[in-house]
Amino acid sequence: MRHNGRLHNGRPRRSIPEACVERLSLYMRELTQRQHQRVGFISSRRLAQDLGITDAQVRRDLSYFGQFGTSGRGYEVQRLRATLGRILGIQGRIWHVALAGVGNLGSALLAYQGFQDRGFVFRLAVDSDPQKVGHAMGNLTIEASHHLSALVQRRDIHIGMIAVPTDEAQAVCDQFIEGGVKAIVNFASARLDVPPSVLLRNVDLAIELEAMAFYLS
Amino acid sequence: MRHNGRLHNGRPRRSIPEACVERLSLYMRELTQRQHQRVGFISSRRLAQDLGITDAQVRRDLSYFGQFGTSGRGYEVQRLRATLGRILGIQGRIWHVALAGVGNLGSALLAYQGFQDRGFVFRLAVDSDPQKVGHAMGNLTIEASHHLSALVQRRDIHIGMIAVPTDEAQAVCDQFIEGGVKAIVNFASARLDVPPSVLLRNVDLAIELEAMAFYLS
DNA sequence: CACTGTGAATGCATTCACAGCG
DNA sequence: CGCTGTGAATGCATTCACAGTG
Repeated sequence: MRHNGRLHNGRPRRSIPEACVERLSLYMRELTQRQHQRVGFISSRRLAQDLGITDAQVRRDLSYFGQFGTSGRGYEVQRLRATLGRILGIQGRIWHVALAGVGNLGSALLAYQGFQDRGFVFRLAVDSDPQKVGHAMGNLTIEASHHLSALVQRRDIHIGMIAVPTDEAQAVCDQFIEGGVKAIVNFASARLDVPPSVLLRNVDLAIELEAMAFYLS
Repeated sequence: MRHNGRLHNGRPRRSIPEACVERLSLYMRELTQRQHQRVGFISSRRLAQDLGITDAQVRRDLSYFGQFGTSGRGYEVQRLRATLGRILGIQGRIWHVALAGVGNLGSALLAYQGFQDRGFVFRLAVDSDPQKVGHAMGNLTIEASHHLSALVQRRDIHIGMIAVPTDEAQAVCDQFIEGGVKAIVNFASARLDVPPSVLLRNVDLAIELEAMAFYLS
């Protein structure tokens, strides 16, 4: 990421593999599904099978955070799910998100239900196009990107998402940082400069496709 | 991804690190920019600095594919760019892409200029919503997803992109495979089953955010 | 018995460090 | 010189394999 798409300013935080953290989300999703099916316990083997990884991997991943399993039975679905939610920081926590750039991609991000479900709430959407300013998007009104940093600060934004054209990306990024965001997700295919205290994640669709083309040819 | 977002059915192809392949795209982008600036040669140090990685990494990555540098001078920008383009399979090659699901995200994908620039051309877009069928999107008309596999086959599609709701994803995936696609990029947060001969890449935005929340909290 | 949790072993990826070249 | 290309060393991540437990 990662893709590309991979974490940039990787804080150590007790030497937990980055890949493990990403899998935590997958475990969450699977456990949620199992919980709906009223499954009480699940073994590492079963969980692994559903996710297409090995059972040893599941046990190792979970062991980084403690001992949640019962010998001979597996993991208690409900309890493990709650625990992972807390570990991931999405349990009982609301993250304030700002979006810069309300084009097609930006609109898709605003509309994406998966974010709300996990406690990520858009509190600000800006666009440099005066045509778009004032339009409603969901429960938000698109605002001008003038004084972006002030808006970010006033709305107490934690995470900034950048979905603007490449050449505007760094400027938006700087404003986000000035406004005090702690993390940035960048969808523009620009290399962004951020201080080490700010988490940066790049998501680049073209890189996904190009990597694929390599393996295809 | 890879994010998750990571390659799934990783063919070996001479043991080149997957991470290296993803960086190839970054090198390409940087070289293209340098070429426009009329830069003749560039050193691994310079290239690395621009991309935020080490110079040893750059040299190692390139060395997997051959020896392109000149001692004391660095790499010839134009030649290296052409070579990498060939290696990535995007030089003089057109990839046919189909999109399933023309919601916000699907529309963003269709509109994304970066794909066209790199030789990825949408030749088919389908949606299960009859309201949308018949509407024009760029130079494409949205079609019904009935007989998707036949459409895929007839249009000689290489790569399928899935941007439909989670519960429709596997069905679309099966149709793509039946139609003969060689690779699938999945934007739905569903675990897809594919035969080992088909390349699968998952891009999951929620995972990106959740990983970030972990490091934030 | 069916499972977990984890040292030890393996397998990747990155970085070091330097010989060798233009 | 300044720079590449690459063995050797290090550092991560995954898997093996099994002692230990309810």
